[in-house]
Amino acid sequence: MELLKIYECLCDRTRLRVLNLLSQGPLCVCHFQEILREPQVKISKHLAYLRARGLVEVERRGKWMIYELPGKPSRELKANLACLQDCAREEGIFRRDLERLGKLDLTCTPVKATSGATRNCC
Amino acid sequence: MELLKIYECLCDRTRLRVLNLLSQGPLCVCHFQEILREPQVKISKHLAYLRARGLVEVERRGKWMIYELPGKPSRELKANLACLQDCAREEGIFRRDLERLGKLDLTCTPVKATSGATRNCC
DNA sequence: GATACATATTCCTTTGCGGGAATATATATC
DNA sequence: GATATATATTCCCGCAAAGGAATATGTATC
Repeated sequence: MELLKIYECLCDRTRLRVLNLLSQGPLCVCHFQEILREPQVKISKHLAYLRARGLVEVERRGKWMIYELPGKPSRELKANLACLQDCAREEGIFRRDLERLGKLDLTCTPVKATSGATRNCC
Repeated sequence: MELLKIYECLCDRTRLRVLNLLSQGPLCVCHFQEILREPQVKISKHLAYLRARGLVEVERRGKWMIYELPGKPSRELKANLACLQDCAREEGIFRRDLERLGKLDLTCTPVKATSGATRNCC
């Protein structure tokens, strides 16, 4: 993977937030919307951008699209994602995103759950 | 230093090449021109871009402007420059730049040299 | 098959950036 | 001070990308 392409993906705030969240595990679009508090079209387009360049992978689960980091990242990508994760810890916006993600996961019920769950995408 | 600003500086090929060269030490504009083989205006403008965002520092020496990486880089910048330097080793264009830099340094005579030097900027 | 939900895509506008030609500025040399 | 050299800046153009409204697509449910 070409180094420049990686940095082109990293030079937008929304995409940085997305990748920071994905460092914790897969996520669906609706959760990105909740955590980032950005309109659906914005999230979708940045995810498409990242996908077209191989920074994320997608898998459909029912109505939901689950995004995650590549299973076999290149050396350069792995290094840069690690660097991002490390640096993001020191910036408020990224920390807040991770906090919101943590709270969300507590109320997030898996697919096999019986009832009462507001979401069951991931 | 804001993380996004760093990545905005890294998302252009010319700037990546400049920063990769600077990881070896200070350089003047004319040397960038020779190594990168790009027009002067292009080099100057990217250096101005990097300077405005604190990624490089400048010092005038006679007719020449000597650019170098910040003396006291932030934690994020240091981490990302190290990552870049590491990854750049695996990409042809950056390796070739470093090779040209090495050859150049051999013929580059310091300021105190007596005569015959084609350059004495750095 | 009609409806609701989750997500993607299209169309449009605006903006910032990269590139180059020309010009300006600063310094050294004569 | 005239000239040459090194570098910066201005002006212009073209393009890609970001953002949003509206619409399309795919899936589950009834």
